Amino acid sequence: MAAEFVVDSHRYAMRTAEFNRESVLRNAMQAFMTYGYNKTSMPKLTEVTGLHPGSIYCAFKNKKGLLLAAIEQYQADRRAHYQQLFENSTSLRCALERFLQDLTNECVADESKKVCLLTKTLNEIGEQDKEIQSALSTHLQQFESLIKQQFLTPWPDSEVMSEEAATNKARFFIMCVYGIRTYSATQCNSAELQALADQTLAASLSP
Amino acid sequence: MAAEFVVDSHRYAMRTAEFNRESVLRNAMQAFMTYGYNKTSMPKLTEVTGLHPGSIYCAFKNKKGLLLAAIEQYQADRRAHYQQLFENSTSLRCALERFLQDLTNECVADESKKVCLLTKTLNEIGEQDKEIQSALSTHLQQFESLIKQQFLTPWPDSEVMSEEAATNKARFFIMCVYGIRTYSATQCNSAELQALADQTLAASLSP
DNA sequence: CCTTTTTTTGAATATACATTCAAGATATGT
DNA sequence: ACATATCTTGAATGTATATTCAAAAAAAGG
Repeated sequence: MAAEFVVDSHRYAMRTAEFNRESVLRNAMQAFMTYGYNKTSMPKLTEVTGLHPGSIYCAFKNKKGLLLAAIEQYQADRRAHYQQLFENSTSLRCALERFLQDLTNECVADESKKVCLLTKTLNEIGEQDKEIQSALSTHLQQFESLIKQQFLTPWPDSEVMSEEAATNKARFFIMCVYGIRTYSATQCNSAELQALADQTLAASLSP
Repeated sequence: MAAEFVVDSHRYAMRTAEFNRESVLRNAMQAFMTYGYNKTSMPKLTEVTGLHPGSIYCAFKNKKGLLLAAIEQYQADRRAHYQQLFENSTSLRCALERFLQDLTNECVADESKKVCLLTKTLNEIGEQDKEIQSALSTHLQQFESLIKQQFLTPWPDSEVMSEEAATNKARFFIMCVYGIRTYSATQCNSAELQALADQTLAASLSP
């Protein structure tokens, strides 16, 4: 954040912000996931981020700006998480299995882990704010692309797949992921979620 | 709502409420589906129901009471809708096809039609209110039962299915329905939704 | 038409909230 | 140590909101 300014041939360096941006955004995102956007009040956000209202408005413009920044951070974190998850996969089945195992683990964990910031926010305020809606749609499509790449990867011992087939299969898979997340909001029985994941895997691998 | 009271051996009849309860609840439910619970303000509710604040508080106790009553009405309406939809089905495939066709039609319709009041409310405030959460979970499980009955129905030309198999298949089917609804919040392309419905049908019918 | 109690009315209340702002604190180059 | 602009602070502001309440209107049997 450091920048320069010059006055009367004197160069001064601007003061840099004190807080850790990533840490602030991760705390804010957790609050948004736990309570939802509307029920995460500014007092709550000052509490969890450790920033005073003025600092939040200085750094992120307003509450919505903080949400958008938290969404970006969420996306970056998730992308890194999945790239690590998919590393050294040996087959399509292996990659999808890892993804689903990770998903069901999250769904039986605490409230902030079992929800997806993107779909939760889309559900709550997507219709009311086109800027947020388009940011969320873009990010969700990136996840779909990530899955599509797994279907298109030329794994040993598997046939190649057409671009269109991969698009369809990735879309269906992501749809199932949305479904499992929603289902876990009503019933978070581990065995039931496992059964749903198994059926999702079978349906996604069948030709 | 008519009741009796007696004073000095004179019998009086209580005044009956003027508004149409079902109509009020359907208007309220549509507002909740369009804007979500938090963003449906009391001024908005007085506008769409035609009732003044005092009347709402007299009839439903408070805003949450109105939501709970709207949820009951939604459930009753939906149950009737699906019973009609399933009438005269000739096969499991036929019944599920009708359900999915109805679903995709709703998903490309206007905002209040494409969402499910139960899942939307669960997503938004389920975690914050155990009474609402349990009402929603109960209702959602009733829908799952409705689908399970279709799997258990002894259709001509189809094998019987175990209770457990029907439970699993109904759960997976409902999970897909949740997924399609969430997916349609990002992309409401009719062809894509149709493709997802087709894959859901195929996965649900495969043994 | 009178009596009684409920429903209806809508202004008033109290609270919660997002946002602003001006004063004070801090970092950095000279 | 000084100068400068930014960051930080947190109380103040204005708005939006759910809820209450007391007065007025209405229903219905006598």
